[in-house]
Amino acid sequence: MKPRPTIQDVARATSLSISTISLVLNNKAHVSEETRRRVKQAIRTLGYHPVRSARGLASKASGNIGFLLADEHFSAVEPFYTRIFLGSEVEARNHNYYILLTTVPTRLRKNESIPRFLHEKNVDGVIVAGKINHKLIEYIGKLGLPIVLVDYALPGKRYSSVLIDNYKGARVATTHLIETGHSKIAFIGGDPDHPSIAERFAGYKETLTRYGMPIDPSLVITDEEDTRIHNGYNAIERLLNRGGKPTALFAANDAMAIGCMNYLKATGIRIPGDMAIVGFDDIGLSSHVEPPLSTVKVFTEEMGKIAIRRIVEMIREKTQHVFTVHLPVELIVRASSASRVPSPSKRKTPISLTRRPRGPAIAEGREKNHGA
Amino acid sequence: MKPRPTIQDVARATSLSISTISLVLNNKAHVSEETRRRVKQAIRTLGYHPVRSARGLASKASGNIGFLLADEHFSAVEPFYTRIFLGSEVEARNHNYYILLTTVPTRLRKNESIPRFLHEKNVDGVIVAGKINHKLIEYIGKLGLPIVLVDYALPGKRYSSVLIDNYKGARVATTHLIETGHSKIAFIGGDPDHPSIAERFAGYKETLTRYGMPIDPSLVITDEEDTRIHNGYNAIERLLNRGGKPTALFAANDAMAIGCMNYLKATGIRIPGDMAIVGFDDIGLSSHVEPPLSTVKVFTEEMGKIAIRRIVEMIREKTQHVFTVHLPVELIVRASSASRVPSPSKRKTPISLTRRPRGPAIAEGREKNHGA
DNA sequence: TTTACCTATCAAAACGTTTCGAGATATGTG
DNA sequence: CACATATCTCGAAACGTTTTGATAGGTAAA
Repeated sequence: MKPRPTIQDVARATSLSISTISLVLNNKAHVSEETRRRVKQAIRTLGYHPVRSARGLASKASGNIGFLLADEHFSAVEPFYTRIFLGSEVEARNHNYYILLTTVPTRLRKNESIPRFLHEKNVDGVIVAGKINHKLIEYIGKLGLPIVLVDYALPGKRYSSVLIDNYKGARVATTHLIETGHSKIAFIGGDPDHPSIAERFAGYKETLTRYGMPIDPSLVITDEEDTRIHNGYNAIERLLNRGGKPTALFAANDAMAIGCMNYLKATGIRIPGDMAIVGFDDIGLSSHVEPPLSTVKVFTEEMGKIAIRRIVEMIREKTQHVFTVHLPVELIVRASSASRVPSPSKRKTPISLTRRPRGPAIAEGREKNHGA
Repeated sequence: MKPRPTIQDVARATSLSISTISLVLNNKAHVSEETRRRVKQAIRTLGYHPVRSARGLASKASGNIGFLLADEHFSAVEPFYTRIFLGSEVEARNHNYYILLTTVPTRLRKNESIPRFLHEKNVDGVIVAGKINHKLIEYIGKLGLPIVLVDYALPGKRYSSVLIDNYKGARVATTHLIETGHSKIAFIGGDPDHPSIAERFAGYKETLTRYGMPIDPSLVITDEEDTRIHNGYNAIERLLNRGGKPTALFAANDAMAIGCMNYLKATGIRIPGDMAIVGFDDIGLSSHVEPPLSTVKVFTEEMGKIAIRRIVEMIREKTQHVFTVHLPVELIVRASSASRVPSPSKRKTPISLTRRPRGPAIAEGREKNHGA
């Protein structure tokens, strides 16, 4: 079996020097069109492909992007972060990068569990999805690697983030419930330390206030440990047992909303007749539960793509701009929140509340640059 | 900022040669304990980490494993292959490998879409999950890279595979339906080209025959294009419209089973009263639909782990053993198949059919070696 | 005509490891 | 005691690129 061709072989075949081949390979200037053509031709006929390790060693760039994910997120039933990852993977390939995904324990132990690739110079930048130990993020920062956080932000604007417009999503969801005739609207939350959850709660409160409605603490649960299905179940059980009497319910995410539905169905409370429900995220499951769950759709793949575009920019330009992108969201009305009283005269049906994405609006999300 | 230490620095610090440091780094023999200790100490105090690219260039091993997944699988609602990947990722880390995941178009176009890492010598082996174009698999084989297929096998035993024991799973599921009093049991399938689906169908038929029951073509659908939710919906609709009158239904996977449930609920057919249902896979969704779906559980993470162990073996030993592993499965009885008639005297409840995994039984799956 | 500055190419020096063969010392054998 | 063998260590040669600085030739400006 013939050994694979090296850049040497291409040089010989074209009677050019190695350097020139390299210039063509990297699309650098100062190469005549004629030469470029000849080199490309030779590369094709020889079936030459540069070896990644060699490039990496010489150029001090690995061609990889690290993707960090808390293990509990990845193993959750809902493939929320998985979809973000998927978007990243596709976009990374477009930019000729590969992704090294690794999960990290939510509670970071010794230095032992720090991903190897950070030390081995095996990634050129890192994407961190979801809530991860601050220490670790700062550690990566100190290593001098570009970082982009997805669906998470540290206080102090020191790291770039791709975020969901949680605030607006919560407002749209709450408004929808109010406009379909509800006045006693519960909020079910969890992991109050997570900025996203806090923002959704804030949006809920702000909307009630704007409509002149009180914020009734007996209708609010925000202290569940995390936001998984069983916590939704527990939360609504506690809320009802202590005497809360909501007619509608806004859950911090779909998983909790579905947990709530499970409890309500088990106790004979009808949805949406006795209780209208709106969730957040639009995970795949939501359209397949009974009744289908109204929710605020998050464009997860898009988040992954944007994160990649940003980190590639940071890597290429070696500039450490800190930016924040907020992705727009979209209310999706399904059966779990069908209107309770006839809608007000002007509006035909609550479904008109749906905010259609405006073409490529996704990529336009409001975006800010802070400092340089 | 200080430049990161290289192997040179460690050599200087210990007054040893670079070669000796390398020997320690790779846990090779012929190094005295004393020396080994000193070197490790120096490495720690200097904070030295070998650079991946340099190792790769010198040793001709990238330290990466490629993970190939058909795009349609990865973007499916159910995170079936995602869980396989998760298992792989964890196990790969244990063996000091990283995984480069990439999706490939189900229908492979030009050479264009062949994953770059195959040519760039950037992976030491490849795991292929699910059904992927034969040509591509063979192409990888020709490149001389070790391959392990997961949940897929090519005819001819030329590639190693980690498989689900579909045949047994289907038999257990069908038996469960028969023993709870059903005699008209439908089979809903899709993508008949996929070996897994074919095996499940075979297990279904075999069981009916064993019980002396006819295989009624009017109760069988196997020609849906793939196995996603909406195909289950379409399939059962077709089956019922053309006059099939089953009292129970075995679907080739949970996604299709759930599609069936959606159709049945929409048309007022009660589950399990009018129709008992059993699926296959035990995806996360299954325990959260109403009623919860009986199914045959597949240990997905475990499959990923086994695949990694095998490919690491192949890489290390450079031997090209072809092997096949069949992972055991487990029947999980939930409300969608509660028994229809009182169970036979001896058996208290159909739940006793559940096959508990026997401790670490997972790793014991029947395993065969073919040739060397 | 000189000066200055482009363009296209090249030779050689990195990049940080692993590996190979050899040397030096210690250990065992007849 | 001589010789073979085993253990430990080392110098030097890969590995296949990118990058840097130099050179030769050409063109435009002074």
